Amino acid sequence: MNLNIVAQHLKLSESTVSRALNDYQDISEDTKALVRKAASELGYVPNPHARRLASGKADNIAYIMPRSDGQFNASFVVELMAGMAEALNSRGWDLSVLVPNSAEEEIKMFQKISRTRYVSGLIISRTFERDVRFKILQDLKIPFVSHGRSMDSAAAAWIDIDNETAFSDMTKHFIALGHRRIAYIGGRENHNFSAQRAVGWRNALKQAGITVDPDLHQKAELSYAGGAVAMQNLLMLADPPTAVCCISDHVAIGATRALHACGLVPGREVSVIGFDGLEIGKWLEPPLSTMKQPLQSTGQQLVEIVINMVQNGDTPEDHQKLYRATLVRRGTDNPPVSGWPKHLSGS
Amino acid sequence: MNLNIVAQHLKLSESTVSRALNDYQDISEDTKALVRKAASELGYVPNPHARRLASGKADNIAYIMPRSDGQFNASFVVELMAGMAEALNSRGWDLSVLVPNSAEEEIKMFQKISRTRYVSGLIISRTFERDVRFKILQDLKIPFVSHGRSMDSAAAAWIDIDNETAFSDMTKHFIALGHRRIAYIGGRENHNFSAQRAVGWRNALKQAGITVDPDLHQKAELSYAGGAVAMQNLLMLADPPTAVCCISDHVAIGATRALHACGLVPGREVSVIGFDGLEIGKWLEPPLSTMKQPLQSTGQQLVEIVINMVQNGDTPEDHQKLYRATLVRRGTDNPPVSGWPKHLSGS
DNA sequence: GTTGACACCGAAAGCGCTTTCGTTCGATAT
DNA sequence: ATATCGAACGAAAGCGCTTTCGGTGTCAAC
Repeated sequence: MNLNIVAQHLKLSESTVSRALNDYQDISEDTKALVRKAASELGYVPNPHARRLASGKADNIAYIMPRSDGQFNASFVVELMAGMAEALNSRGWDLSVLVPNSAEEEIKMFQKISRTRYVSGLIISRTFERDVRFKILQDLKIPFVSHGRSMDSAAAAWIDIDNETAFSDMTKHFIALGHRRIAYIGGRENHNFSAQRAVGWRNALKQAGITVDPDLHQKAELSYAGGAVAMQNLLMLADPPTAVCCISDHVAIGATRALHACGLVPGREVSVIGFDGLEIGKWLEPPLSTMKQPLQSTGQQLVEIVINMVQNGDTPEDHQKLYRATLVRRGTDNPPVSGWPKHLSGS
Repeated sequence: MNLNIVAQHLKLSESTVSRALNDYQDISEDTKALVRKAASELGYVPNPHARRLASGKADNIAYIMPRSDGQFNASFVVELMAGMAEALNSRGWDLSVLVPNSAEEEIKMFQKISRTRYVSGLIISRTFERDVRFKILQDLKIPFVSHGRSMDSAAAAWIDIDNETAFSDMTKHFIALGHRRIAYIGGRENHNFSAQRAVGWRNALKQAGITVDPDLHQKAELSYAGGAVAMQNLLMLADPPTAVCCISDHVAIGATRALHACGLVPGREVSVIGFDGLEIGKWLEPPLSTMKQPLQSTGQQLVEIVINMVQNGDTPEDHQKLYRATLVRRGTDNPPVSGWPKHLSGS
């Protein structure tokens, strides 16, 4: 079942059928209707490979999936991909998944794409503060959008959440509750979001006239274990914090585990707020407070941006969107209690 | 940079270069070496679309990703996909992701694939007890492997865990600890794994001479909330259980939340064991006991099976693998305590 | 010297589609 | 009547590769 058969069946030429199906201007509406009818009756579906070879357009986009190293949030990735696949499918495009094992391999993949153009657009994520990928992709002239900014993303398309404001909000919230010793557990890596979140925390403290204690800035691995270790470090300080801003819900969960291990209750002696708005947080004891980012439609939006760049040649800079995260109070953010830290209390 | 250029550069014909690169027998080793060298120096990468059109082989496989409906375990999916992508990438194949919105849409996708053959193999998951997809895919002659069995999968390739044995083991473990009132929280849907797990639970009870109380078989939504509701139901029974087998870690976490809400401690008044071996379980208070399935390499294996079927025409029935889950005791499985249930105790 | 076998390579047809260009035809203007 | 023009379609050339088939040259065998 190919173009040729449809054409014979209609007693038309292949080219006419092709143009009719692709809605060209020089085909009359009558024949277009005829062709479309016949095509659907015969169950004709164009061969994507032939179409792509002939047109030079790949009509698919690739998503660079972050490696499963515990450094990221799986449900987040799945949500995102579902959104992408849906948006693409409605346009007849495909979603390919690339999982590079290293930064070098990732770049090799880019080069291969640039050579063969077997992918028309790219979606990257997990950006670094300084991220060479932006320049590389621009040089290779591969249309792409990034989920997350970078210092190198000025001329690129991206969608991101306002990390700085989010952590500024989080910190201010703690201050409003009466906390003064407010820690931040961030990432050890030079991921961009990690740096931005630290800035938000620091600025909020400064604005409130609280001096920033470097001991309260913990750099952890972005995992449960990392959060636990960081919290242990904080608890061993001479003057431990009463509130902790965590870079992710995973880290926050690890941190609360460390609190439990010391006989402390999250949200009582030490308040904790995470980030991501993971569903799991609701089901913890006590339920984890968090900041939620609007990600329902992010996947779709990323796809639409890339498609616009591929098809209409949109300028990347015109597609930069910043979303704001919102606080979800669930149980681990409360005013400080008396009797903690112990050595400072009367007991 | 295409075959033609490489050929001119070597003063050879396109066909010779092509066959040299594809390791045909009728090309001398010398010229093969020459061609390979030139190709890599020139940075030649064959155009996948042209190759696929000419050869009629798609050299890619598609994974039907379950919809993000809270009914599945996202980190599991990501692990799986990472494994698939890696195995495929090492062979130069691609991974496409399909996310159908409904069963009907899924079948339409199958039909489209069968028409255009733009995908050479398929991986499906989330199988139902009775699952029409097996017959449909067989009729359409699309090579595929399923992650999970079905009553209709006798002639298909699949990888699965031995759900029945796992839940039998879990139940026996509770019995060995001294429990007699052992509940099972399973799925409401007719997913195959749900039914199998119920059978394992029931058989273990029967073998131990314990009569199966239908009240102790809860059918829940496979989510945190579903687990919570099911546990509430169990606690409201005149004779509540002292141990609960949960179909998934997510359900188990919801169930422990319900226990906390009633002032009970998981693993004290009521023991709980989940299933999946999720990392998160380690970081709960108390840490969640679970059954772990070996999924590290499952993605790779799925891919290898499909590739073997596509390339070598392997018989699907020859690729059926059953894995055994292992118990991971972490903290919520303990002997029953006196004083519970309250109305049966002396207090 | 002719035949056969074998190793190696080139010519050429095609995979199924897109797209440019040219052609036909009726309608309108001259 | 001829020229002009636009609308609607067909012819044909590719896109970059694979693969069949045929051809050349060499060497051993009869």
